[in-house]
Amino acid sequence: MVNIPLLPLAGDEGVERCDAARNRRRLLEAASLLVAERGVDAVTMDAVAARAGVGKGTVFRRFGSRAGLMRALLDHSEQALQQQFLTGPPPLGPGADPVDRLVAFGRARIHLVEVQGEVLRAAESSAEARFNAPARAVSLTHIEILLRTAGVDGDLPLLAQSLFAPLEATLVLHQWRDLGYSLDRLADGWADLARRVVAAPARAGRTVR
Amino acid sequence: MVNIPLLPLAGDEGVERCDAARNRRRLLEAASLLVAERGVDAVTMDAVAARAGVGKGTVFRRFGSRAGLMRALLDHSEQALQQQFLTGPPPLGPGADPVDRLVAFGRARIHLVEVQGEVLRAAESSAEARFNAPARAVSLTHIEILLRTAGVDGDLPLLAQSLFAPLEATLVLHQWRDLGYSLDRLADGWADLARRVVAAPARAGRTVR
DNA sequence: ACTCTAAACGGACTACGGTCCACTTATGTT
DNA sequence: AACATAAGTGGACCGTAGTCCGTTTAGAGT
Repeated sequence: MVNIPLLPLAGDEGVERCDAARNRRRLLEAASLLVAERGVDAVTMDAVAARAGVGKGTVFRRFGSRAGLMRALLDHSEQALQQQFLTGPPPLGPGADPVDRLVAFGRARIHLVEVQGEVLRAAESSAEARFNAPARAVSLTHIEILLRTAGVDGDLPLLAQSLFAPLEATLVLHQWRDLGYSLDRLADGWADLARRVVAAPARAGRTVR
Repeated sequence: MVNIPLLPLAGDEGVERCDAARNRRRLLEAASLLVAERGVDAVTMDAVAARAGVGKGTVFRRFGSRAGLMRALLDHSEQALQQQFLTGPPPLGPGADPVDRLVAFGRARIHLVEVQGEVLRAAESSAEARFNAPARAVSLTHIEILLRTAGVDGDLPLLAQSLFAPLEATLVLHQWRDLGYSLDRLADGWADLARRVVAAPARAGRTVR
């Protein structure tokens, strides 16, 4: 008896065939070994494919693009961070003052570049990959909620984006490596910015044309 | 009588040979025609070279990279904007209240994407080109000075960078095109951010570790 | 076991950015 | 006019991201 197996079954997330899953694991392992051994630049799609013993087409089928592969490589630490600020202990997690949580969030993100810098940068190349990353959406919502909880009013979604912009890995990396700003300085600076935003009253309304 | 022609003569800016200058003009014209006719994506280095009737090597010699070529393409409007906020009439130029100037600056930059969007984005690809653009340095200094004039204290260079980050063309383009935020909304949002920063007292010092 | 089909695969192929270097030319000197 | 030389030139060449499509295979139905 057939139970209409062809229906889309919305949100069904399509289970991956087991050979596909196996190849995904192989590819991620290959990529992460390559990063460890020879740096991010050595992670070419050909190299990863060869190392994993699959064809290049497979790499693209699984990850869509180089940036997608990098994002997958980050997935673990991204999820860990999300866990921390969604359900972990204060000051990152629930329970602490929202402003403290905000500050801790910024600090955590900035310090991520110390260990994941190059991969983060590679994951951000291409506007496509950069703005569609699920991690981005989660972070934006998180910031927005913290702002609201802290009693900030105004155009919160946009404010969240503006606060998130200085945390972009490529920028942080530039400030740290090229400009010589320490990560602590960056974190303090962002904390200052966040506190200013929270402290000041909203200024809604049009500006002079 | 030889007057030591081989000395570096620091800051001498090396005059361009006239055939070189001619080719630069040809290349820029070719590039700008290509943008007009077939969009930014059609501006490949090969296409520009062919259209200008020069070799590809010449394009790279003149502009260094695709991003460099795009930057050169923007040069005119960038300089115009700089003129406006450095020496033009208020509220952009000197004379107005620093906060008003700041707001006007943000608004002007955001509205730049309406006409130059794609080219701006292309000019920002590659961290190298993005952070070394002279236009960036000028803007950062401008913001920093306005903040100082407005009596803001704190880590001003860093604060300037943080305020500049949300103005990045790629981000603005995303918010406008993909997210559907109007440019006016973006400008108002940025103005709000800037005013909050100015209004709030500095919060120097370390945050909790 | 056999069949069927959607999914997965792989690697040749394309297009583009960027490099390299042997060759040409503008320009100032004698 | 002849020369010297730094600057400029062009296009073959390379590596890489991403596409395409003919072939293979997992796994569900019978």
